[in-house]
Amino acid sequence: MVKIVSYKDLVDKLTDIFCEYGYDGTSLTILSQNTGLGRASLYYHFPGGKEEMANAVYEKITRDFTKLVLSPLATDHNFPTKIKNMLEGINLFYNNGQRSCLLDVFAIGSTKNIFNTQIKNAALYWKDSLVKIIKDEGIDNNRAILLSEEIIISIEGALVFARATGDFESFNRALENVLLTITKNILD
Amino acid sequence: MVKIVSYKDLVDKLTDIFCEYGYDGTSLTILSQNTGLGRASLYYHFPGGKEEMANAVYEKITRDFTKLVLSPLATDHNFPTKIKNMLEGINLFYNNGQRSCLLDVFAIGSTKNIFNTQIKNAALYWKDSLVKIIKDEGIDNNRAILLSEEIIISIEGALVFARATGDFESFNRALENVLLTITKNILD
DNA sequence: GTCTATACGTGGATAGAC
DNA sequence: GTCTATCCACGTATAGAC
Repeated sequence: MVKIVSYKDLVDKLTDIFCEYGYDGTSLTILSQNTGLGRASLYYHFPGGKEEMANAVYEKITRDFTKLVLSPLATDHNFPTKIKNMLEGINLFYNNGQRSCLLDVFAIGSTKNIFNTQIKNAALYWKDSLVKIIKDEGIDNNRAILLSEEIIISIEGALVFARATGDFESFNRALENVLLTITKNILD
Repeated sequence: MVKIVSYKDLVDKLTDIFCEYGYDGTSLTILSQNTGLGRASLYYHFPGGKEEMANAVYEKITRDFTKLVLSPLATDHNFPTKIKNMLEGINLFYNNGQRSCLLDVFAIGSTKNIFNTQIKNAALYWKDSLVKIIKDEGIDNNRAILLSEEIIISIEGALVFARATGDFESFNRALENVLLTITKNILD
């Protein structure tokens, strides 16, 4: 286990814990045991308790997603490079498909109503970013929307499938398939 | 609210509750309030408590999935009919994409280690069923595997996307898109 | 078959010493 | 900044009356 020596390490560890147990399934006992900090120490860092910890984790995830997945789409590179960089970002963000619970954790249970608006906005922003750059390639609006949805759906579905089956190779296959779909539909 | 007058009604109601709150987020108080039965009455029907209730729900879901999604693939109908019936079953099972948490509930938190083998087997069985009937259409093994994965991934991804965005129309679009993909790749 | 009452553990959270 | 000790609310589960 990586020893926790900074606030960043702590949030990283919290992310793993919430990811494994879910928000409601994560107790302060679990948090304490897995971080190596006593309950009171956790409250020193997060006076708001469990909810504040979840918030810190959510914000970290959002920053990572923006940096790794969204920002490549907003660069001045050419279209194929943007897509390639986004897919590499996806692979990093989801750790080759092995870290698929990042959103599920906050989309289910007590946290559902707290985060669903933010999750919705993130998903729609991702979609709009794709629509925009696909239209720039000369594709009409309706087809751009369908293609953008197809890309996101394939990625999210691949995560679900990989986790369900334990076959994480399928995640890489699916990402390659996404690239192929884009190539066939846009660059040809 | 539908009044509970039978064991089946009770399991249906439990399904809704677990779906809304997640397994760990569902307390006996919530179960009691939402079913209209006292705690002790719930224990009368399910001596094993919450875990036994979750088991009953899981078994119900498995039966429904088998009946609606898997069994159409094992009929003597022609290929397009099998696929069409499966997609209709998907629509019923997931209530037009609005009931997307059925598996997530058991794939996260305390129930994860209890059900993950069964979820895995169900996913692989679904995939194998698709591979089989696609190969019967004259597609070679590798392409049949890729196509089968693509079909399942698109469906599961569409559920995630529809829930995240709240745009349930996208689920129907995605199902139509699946049908289109199959048509283009197999029937042409 | 459903209820009220109750037992007992674990949950989240805080006070105060070091 | 971390700990021990402690609080109270809520969790699951059961006993026994109706």
